[in-house]
Amino acid sequence: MTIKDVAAKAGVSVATVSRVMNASGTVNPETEKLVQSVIDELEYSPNGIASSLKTDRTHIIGYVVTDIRNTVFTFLMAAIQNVLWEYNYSMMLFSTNGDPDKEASILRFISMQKIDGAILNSCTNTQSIIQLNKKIPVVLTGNDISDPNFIGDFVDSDNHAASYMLTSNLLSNGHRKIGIINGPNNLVVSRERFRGYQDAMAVLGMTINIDNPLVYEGSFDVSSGYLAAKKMLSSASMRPTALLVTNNEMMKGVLKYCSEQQIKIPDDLSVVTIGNRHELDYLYISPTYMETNLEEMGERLARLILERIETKKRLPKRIFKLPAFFHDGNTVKPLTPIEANTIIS
Amino acid sequence: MTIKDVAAKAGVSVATVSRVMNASGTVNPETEKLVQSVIDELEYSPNGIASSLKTDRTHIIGYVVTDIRNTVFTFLMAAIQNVLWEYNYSMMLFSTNGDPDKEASILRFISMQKIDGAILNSCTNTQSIIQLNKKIPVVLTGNDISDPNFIGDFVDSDNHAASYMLTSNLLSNGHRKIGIINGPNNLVVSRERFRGYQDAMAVLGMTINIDNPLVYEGSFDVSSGYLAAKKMLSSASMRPTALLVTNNEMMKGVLKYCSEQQIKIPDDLSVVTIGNRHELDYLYISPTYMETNLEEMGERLARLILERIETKKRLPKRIFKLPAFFHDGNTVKPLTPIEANTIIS
DNA sequence: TTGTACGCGTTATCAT
DNA sequence: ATGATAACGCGTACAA
Repeated sequence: MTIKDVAAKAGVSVATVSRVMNASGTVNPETEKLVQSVIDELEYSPNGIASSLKTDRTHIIGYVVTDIRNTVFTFLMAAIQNVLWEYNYSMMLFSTNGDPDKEASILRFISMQKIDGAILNSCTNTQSIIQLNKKIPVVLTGNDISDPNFIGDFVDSDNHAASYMLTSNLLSNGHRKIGIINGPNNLVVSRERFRGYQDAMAVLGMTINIDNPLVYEGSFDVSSGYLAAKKMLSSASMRPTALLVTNNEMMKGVLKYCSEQQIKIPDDLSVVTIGNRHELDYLYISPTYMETNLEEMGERLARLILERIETKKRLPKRIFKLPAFFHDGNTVKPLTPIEANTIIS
Repeated sequence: MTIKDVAAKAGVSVATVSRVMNASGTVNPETEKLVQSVIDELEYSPNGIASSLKTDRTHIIGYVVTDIRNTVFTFLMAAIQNVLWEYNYSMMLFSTNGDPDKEASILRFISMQKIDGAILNSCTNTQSIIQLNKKIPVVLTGNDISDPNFIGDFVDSDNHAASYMLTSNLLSNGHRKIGIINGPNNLVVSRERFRGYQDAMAVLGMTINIDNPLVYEGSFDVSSGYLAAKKMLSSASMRPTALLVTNNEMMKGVLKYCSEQQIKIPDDLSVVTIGNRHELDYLYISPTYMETNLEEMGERLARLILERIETKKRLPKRIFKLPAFFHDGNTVKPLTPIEANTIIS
């Protein structure tokens, strides 16, 4: 069932059928009606592949993440999908599993599949990204690359502000021994969240470097949150009075450990986190957290990539930091002056 | 950078280059080496679109779900992806958001995109599925369709057995007033889970129909679990002593409600569920549950669709019910004979 | 307004 | 072993 069949049956040329299908060029209303009826009758649908070969457009964008099971990615993905669907684009999904080699081959694969554009979430292979970006528009989130050869956009929430604010909140509640359970340091998102924490601590004169025992580098997944908690909380006397856990997933792991070890929140430990409202509002506890608006981020990412695809211009790089919002919960215990003093000493 | 450029630079014909790229036909080792070097030098990568047009193969499979944010789908997706990647296939992802119209247009879209095959998760539009299946191989999960015109496979865990076993467990612990929070009745997965519960209750002479107040039809997501709990548990005197919650997501909603209302598990309420180990083992509580092995299911789905694609035969329909495994937790309180009697009366 | 014909980048058939 | 060439199904410049 091709365009030829339709043309033959309608007694017109393939050009006319094509014009009717794409509403392009001029076509007599009567012939249009005729052609349309044949199209309906034969249930003709054009071959997208052939059309792509001709127009050099697939109407597909690629979304690359490190692990599909991470809810941050899935919520982002859902938001992206909504926009894409609206504009008649569809999504091809790839997961690197955190493997740099796999990431490289995925990016290579994307460039030969003639996908129209790509959204890369937490990709780290700078050279591969630049290589891909030479052929198609690319926007980034989670990790940015500073190489001037990269001409694309970067979108993320204001991670520095988010952890700065949460850390300040803990400090103003009297906490001083504040730990951070963070993501991989090779991602901008992690480094920003660490810096926010670091800067807030510095205000009270505390200098915390990356090798401080209060700092844990996890991998943004549930099990690393669990392991981090195990490491940092096992000794009741040494442990921090508060923890900044920098994403949803690791937060679940921390809560699991606390529950197993009968560590009461907030009585024995205060906890704050950064994440997604839809996840955090359904925990058994109401955490104090900074909300990253994943709907907005996903929508922004999708609109940016579509803009770059449609206006074929190589627009200069743009960077967006979306605001995060404070949610007050009941996971922070204000320390009395005595407690605070004890701990400071 | 096309195959022509490579041919020209290597001083051979496009046919030879094609043979080298695809390791097809015969080619002199020396010319092969030469051609390969030119390919490397020019960093030539073939145009997948053109190749698809010729071979009628895209090496893409479509995965359709109702809501990407549901972890059941994401875990399944991850498993499917692993297999696809191994066989050099990639995945296009679609989300119906539970909208029948959107489902129909997605399935239509898939058939014109010349995707090689489709995995449909909880799709309900029988006619659209059959229509799609006329053109490409299709395998189903979550919801099956009984129409003989559908020639594909169905894979799911043994849902009847899972809820039968959990209900029996509650019964043998003395519970009688057992509620079920279930998914949409238009899905086979929900109906099977309900039947398992129903059959187990029937063993003790209790006939429970779908309109019984002990039965709640939710939508397999967190908020419907929350709402269900709210409805079923609000009156302390009337409420069931135990609940069978038929998936992960709704379980989170139930736990949230219980936590808010200070309903202690298992003291005030026993709870059992069906779901994914990776999720359930990281709750703050250790639930008694039946594990559905999503890795195995996903892998099976992927292999089945690939099999149907590669052996172009229209194999007869096959149905797979994968076993679920019992995990004993601490969310079921054994009722003393007195308590049990009180409740029965 | 409509039709003819070429080309998109491959693969595959058939000669050589 | 290799090369010339015809498809694959569509869009579109150009001609009519």
